[in-house]
Amino acid sequence: MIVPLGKSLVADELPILERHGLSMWEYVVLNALDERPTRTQSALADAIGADKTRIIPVLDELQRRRLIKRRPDESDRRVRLLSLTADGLRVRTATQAEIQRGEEERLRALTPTQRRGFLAGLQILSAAAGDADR
Amino acid sequence: MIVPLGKSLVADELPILERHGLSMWEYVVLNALDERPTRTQSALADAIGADKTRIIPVLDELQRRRLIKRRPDESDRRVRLLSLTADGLRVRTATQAEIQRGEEERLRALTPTQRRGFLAGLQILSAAAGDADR
DNA sequence: TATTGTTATACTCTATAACTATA
DNA sequence: TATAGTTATAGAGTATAACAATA
Repeated sequence: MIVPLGKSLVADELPILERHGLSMWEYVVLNALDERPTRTQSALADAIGADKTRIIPVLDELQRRRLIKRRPDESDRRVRLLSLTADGLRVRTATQAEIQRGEEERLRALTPTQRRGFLAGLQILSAAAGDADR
Repeated sequence: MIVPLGKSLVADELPILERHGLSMWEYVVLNALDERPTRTQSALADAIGADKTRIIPVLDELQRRRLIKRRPDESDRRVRLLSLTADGLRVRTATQAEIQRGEEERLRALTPTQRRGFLAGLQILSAAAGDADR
């Protein structure tokens, strides 16, 4: 049940992302960079469950559009320091707000108790899954 | 959160499926055929959210291994009637039991209330998503 | 020697279009 | 003409291997 539900949620998000000019991976990267500062591209890839080779074109594009900054670390010139720009934060916030409105819409089908249980359960299972995958 | 959780669950299931000699699509087909008899391959593909072209090699393989029966409908010889064999039902039941044990394991991280809410919410949202995708 | 980032390549999965046989 | 099933092909997404720069 979970996988098809995920697909359905993604299908809802795609038009929203497109309106904001973002691909799914670009949106995931903006979210990850906003939540916790990430020092290396490998760590970022790990954090979002992507391959390090796969996010490179994503970072290239985000940098080109000035949504992220990516500069070499002076103390270890192999690593690139990644951070959101003001524009990047703005786009991320606007996009996330719109997506959350859609999610609220879906959650209206649940009673308050179901809703609380569902969200709590989801967070716990999600965190446990993240731990297990390391 | 849902998509990565789904990936993690699938990652758990794959070794189980492999032990029973099933691919993910083969398992999904066996489950669908067990739950409701399906008259046409197109309807089956729709029911499991797959393309009708994609399940053909799956059906070929399941038929070759005598896990399903697939015979032409005499009243409309364009359609193939699909059904589970006794072997197919056996494999499906054994595999599902093992997968559900793994899921029980995960759900142990939840309190009884969270668990009830999570499962109820999941069913409701999943059904709503299935309806919306038609 | 090990690690970060990168590029090129191969592989898998999925979607599209075209064909056949029946209706 | 329309539909069920099939085949072949192209495309997207993903993973693997090899490389340059730096430690």
